[in-house]
Amino acid sequence: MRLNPASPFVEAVLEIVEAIPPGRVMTYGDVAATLGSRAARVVGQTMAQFGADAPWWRVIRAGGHPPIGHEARALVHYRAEKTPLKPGAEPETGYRVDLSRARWRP
DNA sequence: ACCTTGACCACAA
DNA sequence: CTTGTGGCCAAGG
Repeated sequence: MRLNPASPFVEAVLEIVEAIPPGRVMTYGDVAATLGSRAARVVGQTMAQFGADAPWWRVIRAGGHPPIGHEARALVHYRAEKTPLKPGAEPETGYRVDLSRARWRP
């Protein structure tokens, strides 16, 4: 589906994402909740379509997993800005962000 | 109005 | 770890 780029929801999502500090993250659900919504999926759709110019890697899933299909590119950023990752294997086995330390709330 | 499609979420088995 | 279920919400057919 295609979201309306001028939609206030889309505008608000991008505004919140751009306010996330380096080394910190929010979940899709967190972003929705900040807007008083539970539309985590719509946040995902928003990032997929309009997130290219935003720090999209700072928005992850509730389990600490980076966005599907962008794991490798996200890892580059996490290492660069020292985002806390879950101890253990980070390579092919998959990695996770340590939400307990990296989660950011506005 | 109903159905389907998602960078989703929570919880159970 | 994997499925399955039910919930969420915008957009399009």
